[in-house]
Amino acid sequence: MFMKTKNLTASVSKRRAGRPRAFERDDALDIAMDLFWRHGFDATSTNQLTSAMDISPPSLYAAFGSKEALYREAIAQYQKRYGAFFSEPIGADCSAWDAVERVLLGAAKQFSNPSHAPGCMIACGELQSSADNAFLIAEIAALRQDAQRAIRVRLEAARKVGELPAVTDTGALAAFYAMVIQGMAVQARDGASLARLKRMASLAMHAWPSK
Amino acid sequence: MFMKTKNLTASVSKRRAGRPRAFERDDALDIAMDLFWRHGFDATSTNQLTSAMDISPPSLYAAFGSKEALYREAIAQYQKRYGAFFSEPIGADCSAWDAVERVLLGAAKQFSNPSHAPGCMIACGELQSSADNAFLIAEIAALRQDAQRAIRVRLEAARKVGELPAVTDTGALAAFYAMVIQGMAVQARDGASLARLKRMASLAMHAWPSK
DNA sequence: CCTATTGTGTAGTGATAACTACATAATATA
DNA sequence: TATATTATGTAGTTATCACTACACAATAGG
Repeated sequence: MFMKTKNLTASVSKRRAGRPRAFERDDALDIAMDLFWRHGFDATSTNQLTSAMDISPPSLYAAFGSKEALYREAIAQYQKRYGAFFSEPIGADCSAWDAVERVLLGAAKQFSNPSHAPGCMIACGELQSSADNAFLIAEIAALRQDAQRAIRVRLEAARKVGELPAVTDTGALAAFYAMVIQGMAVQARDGASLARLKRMASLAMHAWPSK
Repeated sequence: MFMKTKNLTASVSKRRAGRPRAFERDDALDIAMDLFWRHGFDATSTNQLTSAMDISPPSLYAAFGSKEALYREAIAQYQKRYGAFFSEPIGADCSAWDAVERVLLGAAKQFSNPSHAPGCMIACGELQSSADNAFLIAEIAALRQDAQRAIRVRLEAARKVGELPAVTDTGALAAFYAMVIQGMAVQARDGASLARLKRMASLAMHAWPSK
């Protein structure tokens, strides 16, 4: 007969054999995400991670495998928790102009939200890092490219239906708005206010091609 | 009687007593600048530095004092060698529009120039770093603020002489163009071409207030 | 109860971090 | 030549890095 237990993971998935984990994996991951977001991969030590997560090194390695694997999970957690400001509007059933404006205003709000680390974990992620982490650096750069590509796809669709002039270079325009998001992330990290970031978003919309 | 010697520093400054330095301080500094530019302060080890500079640790410490002091000198070297794309146009005797456009086009050229590291050492500098380097992080952020302030001063002067509408929020406009420079630096680091960056600069000029 | 399985806590591992002690080499000046 | 000064090369220092060996604790299923 199934019985409720104190097992922390019981509520999420079927209980496995063996001693149950003494901490919430997802909570620990949130803490790791916050540290990696603020300080990057290199500058976040396993000591800082285990201290902040309030677990011992063997627990960290048993649960996540390695520092690098933990970083990858933290990035995925970031996308899951904070990726909607981008993915939701860019795929929404609205005009491309509205979609891009919503992305930029969403970025302004999220990058300056004091309830979490400032800026964007991906936009500012691993821009300067050890050559040892070349693979990790390339992965984060690929995520930035993915976002830029998603903008381009949205713009290209808009161009095809006449929302944008037929001659529009959607690749260049997508790169411009990706650049704006990245610049806003740097500004947010330097303490730019919500109002300032919203104004930047508004000014960036002036680059939109006129028909 | 003064005689030419093999002393490397003799040509630059009056020879001091003691054994002469066996390497060109300025060349070594250029090498350190390149490493710090690419990988940041944390991810550049003294081992990498001494190897690349082809000197021993005691020589590095005798010449520069500490890794942190070397980083500061590398930043100063960067400003001296690569700061002109910004400081020259921003102080030039031309319209504010021309000044800002020249800064952005200069950034496009410099950030993508393959003869040195991509992007900007200051725009992308220490965005993610160890909490131990809080002082260093604040210094680089201050340099970004200095640049933004210089733009604002230039725009404010333009507003006063009627080059910009009297109602222009020059602080917000300066933040926008600083953001564009920072975003372009991220794009350059991710491999954006000169043509792409120039197009971004051109699109950013559309945010300029109409009279 | 037993066994298998999985997580935890203690206390480490070797590698590398930034940095330096010390003897010696090379110069300026007396 | 003698002394003071500065740089170099060898070979370290202590601290921290990412990570783990090992004994034991806590669970599932039989």
